[in-house]
Amino acid sequence: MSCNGMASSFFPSGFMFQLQAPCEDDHQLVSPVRSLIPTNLHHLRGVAPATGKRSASFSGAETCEEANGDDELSDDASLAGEKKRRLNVEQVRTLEKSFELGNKLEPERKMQLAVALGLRPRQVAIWFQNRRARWKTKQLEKDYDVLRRQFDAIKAENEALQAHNKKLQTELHVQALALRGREASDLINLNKETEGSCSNRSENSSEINLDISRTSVAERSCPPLQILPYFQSVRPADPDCPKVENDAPEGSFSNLLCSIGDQSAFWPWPDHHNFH
DNA sequence: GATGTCAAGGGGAGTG
DNA sequence: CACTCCCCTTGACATC
Repeated sequence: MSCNGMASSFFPSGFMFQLQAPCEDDHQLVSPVRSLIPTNLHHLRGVAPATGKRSASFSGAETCEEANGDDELSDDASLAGEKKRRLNVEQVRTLEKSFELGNKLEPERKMQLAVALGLRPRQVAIWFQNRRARWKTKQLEKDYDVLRRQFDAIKAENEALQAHNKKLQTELHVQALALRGREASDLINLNKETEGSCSNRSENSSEINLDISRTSVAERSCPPLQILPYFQSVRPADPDCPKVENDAPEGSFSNLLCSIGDQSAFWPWPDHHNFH
């Protein structure tokens, strides 16, 4: 078996360079397994991480060598009585590189990594499982952040719409009051003049025609403005408006939308008119 | 001592 | 049925 035959399909180029190095001193190795362990990993075994605070890490092979000699790759190697140790920096770095190539571990790649790093295949599989779990957790955090930002944006938009809605309602209320006040005064004037003309018909008939002529045709042809909900009273009969049930609450959102002529400034998407 | 991280144990489910 | 994956948990260790 060549030093880099099967492994070339699984490891990045930089990693392959590491794998090739040990071939130069095969005669010093006690097993084929060791021939695939990067030279820089040999001397890094047990080296503490950059913090310098953590104690020396272990390698699975070392543990197994101590436990059961040449059976260092056996998955059923018992670790009973063994304490858990962290993988060293170089082992983790190599596993990370391999993980970037694919987060699912094929049996061949697992064997290659186990051989290269001096770990049991079971350890490599477990590392990938835990790594996938960590990746998923981080992905969930990212997704949560995205959703939260979207929610905040929509919430702000909703608040702006509600503020605008309130402003429009106020304007309509003022206009409705003004209209009613004007119509009421017109009615009073009309009644006064009508009564006066009846009592003084014989005396001042010319004023009647004058007063009536001041009343517009439109006002005379329409019934007095009823006290209506704001939006019902001003809503035009727009066939394009979505159908709203007759017993819909007064001032419902749909009615409000129909009563607003130009809302383009309040919709973030350009084709809001298709949003029904 | 509390807390976080990580390797590993173990069970359930899916698959060929 | 062996194998793998996912999920939850445990135990060791590091850090504060």
